[in-house]
Amino acid sequence: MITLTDRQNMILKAIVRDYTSSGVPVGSKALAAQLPMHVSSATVRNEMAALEELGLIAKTHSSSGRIPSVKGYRYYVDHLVQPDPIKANDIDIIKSSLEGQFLKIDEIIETSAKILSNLTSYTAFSLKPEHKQSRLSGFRLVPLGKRQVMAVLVTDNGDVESQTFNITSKITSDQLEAVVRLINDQLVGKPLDEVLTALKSDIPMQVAHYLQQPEGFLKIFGDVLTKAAQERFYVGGRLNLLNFSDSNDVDELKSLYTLMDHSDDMADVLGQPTDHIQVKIGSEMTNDILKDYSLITATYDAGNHGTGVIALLGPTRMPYSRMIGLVGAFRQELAQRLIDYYRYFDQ
Amino acid sequence: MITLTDRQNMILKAIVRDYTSSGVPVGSKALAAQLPMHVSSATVRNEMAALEELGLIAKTHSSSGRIPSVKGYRYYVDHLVQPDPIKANDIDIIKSSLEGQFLKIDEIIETSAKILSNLTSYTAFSLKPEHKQSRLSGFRLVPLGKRQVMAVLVTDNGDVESQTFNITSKITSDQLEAVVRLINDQLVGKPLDEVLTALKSDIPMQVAHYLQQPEGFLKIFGDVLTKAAQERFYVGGRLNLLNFSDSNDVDELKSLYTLMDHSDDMADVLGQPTDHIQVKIGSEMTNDILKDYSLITATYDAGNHGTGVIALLGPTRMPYSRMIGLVGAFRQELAQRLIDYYRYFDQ
DNA sequence: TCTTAGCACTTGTACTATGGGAGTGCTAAA
DNA sequence: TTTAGCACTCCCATAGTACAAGTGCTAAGA
Repeated sequence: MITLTDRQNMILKAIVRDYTSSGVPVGSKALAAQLPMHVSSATVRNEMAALEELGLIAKTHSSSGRIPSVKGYRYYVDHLVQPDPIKANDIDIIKSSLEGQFLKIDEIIETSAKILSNLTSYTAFSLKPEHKQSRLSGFRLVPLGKRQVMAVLVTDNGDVESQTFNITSKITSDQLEAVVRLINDQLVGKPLDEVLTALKSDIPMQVAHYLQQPEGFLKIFGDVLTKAAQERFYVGGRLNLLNFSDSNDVDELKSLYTLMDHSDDMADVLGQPTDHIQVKIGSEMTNDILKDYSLITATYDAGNHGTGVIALLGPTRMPYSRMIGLVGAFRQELAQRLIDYYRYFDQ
Repeated sequence: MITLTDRQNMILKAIVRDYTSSGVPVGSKALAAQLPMHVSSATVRNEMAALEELGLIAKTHSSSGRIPSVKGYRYYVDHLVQPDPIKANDIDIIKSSLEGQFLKIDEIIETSAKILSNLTSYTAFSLKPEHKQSRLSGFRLVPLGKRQVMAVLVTDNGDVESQTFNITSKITSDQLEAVVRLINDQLVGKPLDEVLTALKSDIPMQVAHYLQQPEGFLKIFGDVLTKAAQERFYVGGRLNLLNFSDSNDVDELKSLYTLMDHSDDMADVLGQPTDHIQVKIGSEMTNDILKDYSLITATYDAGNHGTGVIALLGPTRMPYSRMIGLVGAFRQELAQRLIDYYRYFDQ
């Protein structure tokens, strides 16, 4: 546990603030000038040497000013940062963007990722509130034409997943209906993961009663099921990455985009949501590609509909106070909006 | 109409070939060495001066080698290029990637964009075969839960468009059924654009018979309808743009990505498909953002299911002979694959 | 008339000084 | 403990230089 003197705290704080806003290493003279008390640059230099000794700041070359290290940012975020109060203007933008008459919850979630990325010029993620376990509440097959059928799966969360497919003539609609009935009788009400395991054990045998070659059908049911079981999230401001990434390495950019499109990997990155606003800095993230980026994650409580997550990906060198303030305010607005949404459509 | 001597043709061809493969302006000496007949560099210089006079090639600075101008590429593509015979290896890749047992035509189309972009390292577009006019062949409302309904629209093309929405309790399912029947009776079989106009004129009045406030319902129907009427296409290798764009201007890249995501604008860019393989070079495209890029467009005939389009976007400085050869071969394979697909699922 | 050797000239690129600015660590005095 | 002073380091922008690649032009040769 690192303990710093008040002055050292002030200096570290000033270095982070300066560096995140200017991008230029901070020197002792400029620093001395902006500290509230009177100190000479030499004194500041001594303090900086101490902070460097502790690994909180670093030099880019032997005679450069200092920049915060990951450890320094961590200390700053844990002990020094004060979230900026959000601008009235920003609150207005959030409120008005969210207030429309959305028909689906996914639209709200998608919009939220967009607003957050617009406000910050970074990349935002939004995950809708979810019970730990959503349950299968219905499975339908809707005939669309001679050969086309749409499979629809509904969860008690209100999630709907659908997929159309072509059937071979070998299956009659009576047979299909029997199978659908079987599934609805046996599986409705069960959590999706149990449904998935059932799909691999008992079900095939029972289905084989009705169908000659149940593989095709089971595959479709399985597809729709896994789609529904996947945690999916919306990404806003993908292209902003081009702005805030100072890497000119195309391959690195490609890896990042690939990462963002893989919901599994991204779920790893977001990690276990906690109650608080959480900041992960550079190499603190498991994924190596993200070493020059930071992620601010916030969960919000949507009443009895579980908790949702919003996250913000930006450069390690980001103005944390502003961003944390913004994410904090945003999370509240979004939670409120969703509670309203559910109240309206629930009962 | 420009007419060149044989030797000038050879020189222009060599310049394009050299420049597209090396990216370096081509000088007279290197050029003289690779021409089939014996000529001195001075002679080549004289010819180059003539070609420059005609606006077919240009210098990057007063004493540099020459690069082709847009006009020069145009002349090359129109008169000189010989499509490369496709490599056996590439044909194998195409065939094996397309041969899987696809359940939906969209999967084939999507895959095709991916393969083409992989083979070329450029960005590929794929548009599925379509009748000029697809017709509404069915409209369904599938109740999913207490308040959720899924609207499904099918065209005679086999396109399926669906959307879920929440209903207010004011509408009873009887009312909805009546409306659905009305739509199916009156509109099925009509081309989508007629359905769209009907939606704005007669229909609202008739629907008002059954529903107190028809706006919500009509909006949903309209939404699903416009989604189905939109020409949609798949894009493969979006990220390749980062490789082949030599622009470091982030805003320009953003504009390009925004363009690709706007199907309307992109339809403009693709333009009217013709029978042939069509090459649009740099400023020949209406869109200013594309001035440093070229687009190879090819239509293919999927029997009586209309014609589809594939397109390839790369740098103006692309190896046209290879790309044209590749697109040509690809188009044939894809057409064949789709004809097979339709044969299997049609009757 | 066409081709070509020769030559002066232009430009981009890579490399090398050069000086100034910003910043540091250290020392010694207050 | 603080601070003025100073030597030192490193980055960066600028200018100069040499060189390679290429050009246009001229004049002689086929």
